[in-house]
Amino acid sequence: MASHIMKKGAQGGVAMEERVKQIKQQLSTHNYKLTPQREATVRVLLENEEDHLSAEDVYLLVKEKAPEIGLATVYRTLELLSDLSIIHKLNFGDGVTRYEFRAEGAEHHHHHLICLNCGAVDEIIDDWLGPIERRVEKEFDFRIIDHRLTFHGICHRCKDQVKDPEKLIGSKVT
Amino acid sequence: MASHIMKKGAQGGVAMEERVKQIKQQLSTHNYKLTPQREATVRVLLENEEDHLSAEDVYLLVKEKAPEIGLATVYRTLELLSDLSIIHKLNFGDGVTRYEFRAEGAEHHHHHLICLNCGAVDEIIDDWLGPIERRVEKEFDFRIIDHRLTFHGICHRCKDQVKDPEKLIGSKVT
DNA sequence: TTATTATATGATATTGTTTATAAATAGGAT
DNA sequence: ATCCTATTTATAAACAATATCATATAATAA
Ligand SMILES: [Zn+2]
Ligand SMILES: [Zn+2]
Ligand SMILES: [Zn+2]
Ligand SMILES: [Zn+2]
Repeated sequence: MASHIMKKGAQGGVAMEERVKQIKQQLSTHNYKLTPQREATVRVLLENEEDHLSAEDVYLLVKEKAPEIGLATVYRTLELLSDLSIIHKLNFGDGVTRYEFRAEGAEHHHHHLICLNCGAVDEIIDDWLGPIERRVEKEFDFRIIDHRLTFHGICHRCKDQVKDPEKLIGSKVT
Repeated sequence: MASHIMKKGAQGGVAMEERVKQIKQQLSTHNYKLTPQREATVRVLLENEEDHLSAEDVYLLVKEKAPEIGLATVYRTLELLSDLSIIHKLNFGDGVTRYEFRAEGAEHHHHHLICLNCGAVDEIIDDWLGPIERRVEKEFDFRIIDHRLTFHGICHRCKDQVKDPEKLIGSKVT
């Protein structure tokens, strides 16, 4: 990493090219090609890695690079990348599926902090569930492959402007 | 509890009536009435407490008691109960919102174990996240109101018939 | 009581997201 | 060139969920 200040998704051209090449390899391994449309989609995802984009978001961004692309192709590409676990699908309860890259080498998904006041989605990169997972595997005889952990509450930016946090708990899908 | 063998949702009439009355009170507190349609819906939810029913599931079950009820009313009732945190909405990645009662007095939601092979949803009633929550609140200055924790893997019933668990990880929405 | 208002319901239409279909296109292999 | 398969585009369809609106029910006032 060139600098600790550098934003996650704003990496320079070299790292970008390397990651595109890596994804091309992953597709190739499963007999899929990195078509121009797929590459444009992948680049949009890489360039906005810190966000959690919906298919529509991706579609609009890809159209800037490749105006002729169809929405269905974006959906298919996201599904393909998802099948290969290059990205994964997330649901934050707002009615649309969102997508994010799987950190390279990460066995498990990271955790999310969702602010019920402003809607911000912050992340916990470290996996803190180790002890709990071992307990689950033992007590429930359940072989864990992945997990999702989300905390709903008030983020540090909103804490002063929220008087009654409990009132925010509502009918969100989670 | 009358017996440790008794199924959670199959409680006798007394407990049922008590819980209906309690929900009536909760609605009343917020100036809502327990109409016949709402009561029929609540009873279906109570009678199937161990399941995670979709709106359509609830609709079909309620129609057996109250054939004249409309789907929209079921949706409206589920939304209302959800707003009051009497039930909450869940998303298990199968495209439909599911609903379950909040255990009386439970501050937090319980955890789910989802089998990637058979789709079974088992539950961890205890809340094991206490230490992690304190760490999140401290390190991220995040006021936690609720959480969702789901483990995806292979349940004890399927463990013998699944050869390569990692292959099951796919493109589910979570 | 009757009139008036607010709330709730049922039937249906509409929305919005996602998937399925069919025809067109692009590369490779023969 | 022809064939073959994968991919794409545009469009239609599926689906859950919500909005609309006329009707019905319940609470309130006169
Ligand atoms: Zn916030
Ligand atoms: Zn994330
Ligand atoms: Zn199973
Ligand atoms: Zn549950």
